[in-house]
Amino acid sequence: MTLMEIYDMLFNEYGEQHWWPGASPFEIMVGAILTQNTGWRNVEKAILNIKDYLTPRKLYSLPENRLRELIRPSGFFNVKTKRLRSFLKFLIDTYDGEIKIMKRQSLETLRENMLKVKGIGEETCDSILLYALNKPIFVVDAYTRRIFSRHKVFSIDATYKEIQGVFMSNLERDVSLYNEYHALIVRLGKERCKRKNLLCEGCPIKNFVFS
DNA sequence: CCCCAGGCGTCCA
DNA sequence: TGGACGCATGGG
Repeated sequence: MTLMEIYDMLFNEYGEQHWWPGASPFEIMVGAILTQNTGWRNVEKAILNIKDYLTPRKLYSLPENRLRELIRPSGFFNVKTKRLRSFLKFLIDTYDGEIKIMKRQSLETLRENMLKVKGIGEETCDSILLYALNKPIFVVDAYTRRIFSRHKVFSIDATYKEIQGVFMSNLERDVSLYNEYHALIVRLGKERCKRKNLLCEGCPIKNFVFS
């Protein structure tokens, strides 16, 4: 069983996921920070609250306390206010707040730069690269680790880079494929793996053994 | 009442 | 350098 065959199976089961949900590149970046360990439902409420300020400068111009109240529904609002503002400052200082300028940089340079920003870890960074900037990098999240370690593709305590390497060295370097695959994994996780320490029930890949 | 969510930085061994 | 812990709202 190859990772591509798993993909085909998931796609046949669930179809197109249309990620990232209806959004401009900048909104995707904001959403990537707000969704850290948080349900997307809560993030949507926060994004709705800031819909009139969805440019780096407008959002950064909001007083910190005001921003904090607007993103409150997304949880962890104190840390997320700091993280959001540090990222906005980075966008403004480095790219003059222009996503177009940002997109000119290579994947490697962008990744290196973004990971220096407080509040941008590997998953958030890669989500921004893939979904906002359309760069070919595979996003690894808790579902990816949980589901595929259960199927012995890698150990539960493999590092982020190791897991990412498994996917990227076994799949074509394709933005659309990476986009859809990660979205399908999240869909599978939400649908079938409700509890952290239980095996998925009805998981469509449970009967397969990886080579 | 419980558990969980599309993580991250800090702290401490 | 790696594992525990705090962060917080909202849904099931």
